[in-house]
Amino acid sequence: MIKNMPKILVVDDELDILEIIRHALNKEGFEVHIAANGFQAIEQTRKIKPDLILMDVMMPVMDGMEACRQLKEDPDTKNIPIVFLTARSEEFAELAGFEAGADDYISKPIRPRVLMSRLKAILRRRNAIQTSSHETLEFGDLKIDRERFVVEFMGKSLQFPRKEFELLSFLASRPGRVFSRDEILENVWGNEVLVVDRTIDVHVRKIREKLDERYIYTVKGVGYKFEAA
Amino acid sequence: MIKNMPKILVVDDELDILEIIRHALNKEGFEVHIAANGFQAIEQTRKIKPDLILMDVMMPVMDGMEACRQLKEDPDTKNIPIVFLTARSEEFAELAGFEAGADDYISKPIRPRVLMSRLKAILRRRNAIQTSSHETLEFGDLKIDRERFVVEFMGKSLQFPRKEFELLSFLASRPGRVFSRDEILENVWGNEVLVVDRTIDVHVRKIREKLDERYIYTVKGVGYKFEAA
DNA sequence: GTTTGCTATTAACAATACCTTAATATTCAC
DNA sequence: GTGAATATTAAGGTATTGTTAATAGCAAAC
Repeated sequence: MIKNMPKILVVDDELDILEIIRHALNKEGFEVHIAANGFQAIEQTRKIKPDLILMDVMMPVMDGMEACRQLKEDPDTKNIPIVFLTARSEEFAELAGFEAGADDYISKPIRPRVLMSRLKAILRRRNAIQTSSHETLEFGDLKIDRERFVVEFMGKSLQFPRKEFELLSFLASRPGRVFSRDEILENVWGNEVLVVDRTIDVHVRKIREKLDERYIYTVKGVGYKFEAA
Repeated sequence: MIKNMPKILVVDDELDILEIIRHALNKEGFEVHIAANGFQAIEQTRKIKPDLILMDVMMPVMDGMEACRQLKEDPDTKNIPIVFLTARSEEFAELAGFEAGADDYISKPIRPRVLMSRLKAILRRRNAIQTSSHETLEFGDLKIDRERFVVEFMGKSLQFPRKEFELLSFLASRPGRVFSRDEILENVWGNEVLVVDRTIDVHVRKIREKLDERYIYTVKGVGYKFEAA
């Protein structure tokens, strides 16, 4: 493989599940390492410094929760995101997992697409965290404060409804870049959306109204884009 | 003109289920094709090149798992997403499907709304992931910005209609190379669109008008080419 | 618990930019 | 010159987007 693909450590005591996940992740181009319990997981983590750990909660020798706690205590490993695999509706496990410092959890049975998109989302977020998606965007007389969820336009402070804010914020995060409605749905509404894509148009209309018909432009047949000029 | 709706191949040995799904998908505007077993599924896939395959796991002659494996081995079909239909809590089937390269699964009984949202999510992802050739092309005083869908010519920023932009962008992606009208139709319009090839001439005319009669040249009896000089 | 107000979504219709075609003119190669 | 290929123009139909209004959901306030 040419590129430095993300290293993922998969931890599970069931060998067949381990193999299946390993195989699937491999196919997506990840560099996969494995461990069979929490103890091994910690050992491996110290050794190979994975970019992400995907770990079953229930395991012999040392369960995922405990392993997670220990990894989050060590300054060398505390920043490695940990995703838990939990049996269906182990709600308690999920809550306790967050307590222990988990970054996300995925409930079994595992759905390939969901697994991939979660992992990629977390890795992406980590890479982007330096540029901090909470930063304030400024374009002349428009200021999008993603921390306070406030838009300032021509000196006035405007309170945008959530969806409008997220849509504007998303488009403005890549000024000029045209996004198709599909891309917008993916990024603003999230996976498995239950909305018709014309919904976007209505939100766009409302944003335009507030921003004086500026900033958001239609590229017919393609999508929308944000342009400051 | 009929819009190019996504083609979906539905594979199930139970005819009534097949019919129900077919009907539901049709209503959403999908172009639906059917097959009754894994063997037919592979045949059909090669023939019609569906955008997505929705397949039962349990079937006579050749089950879904095996069909999936074979389709994922063929370079021509390996990128077609496959969604499995599984009986409730066939956890093993789900895992095995994962390994066979399935993209998602849906457990019976089927809920139309869930089915739709899953299928659309997968198709959407495919549309969005097409980051193909978003790079900007530059030739002296002409700049084709495929990210912004904007053409800059002699300092001015021009907003091209979609077809014109795609045509220019296509020709400019291989400067100097002459493309026949058939090749152009194939690449810009897509392989199953029925438009008279004189249509290209009209678009060429409009592009030439905007670009001062430069850049696009006729090679009589052959086709068109883009040339920067 | 009910009311109130705001938000998100959808549907229906209107407006328009775009694509395509057909008809006619022009060019080019022989 | 002649015929085939291409250029040009205008007009129609269509797809895409704009816009409004109605509905449903939800949370805060009473």
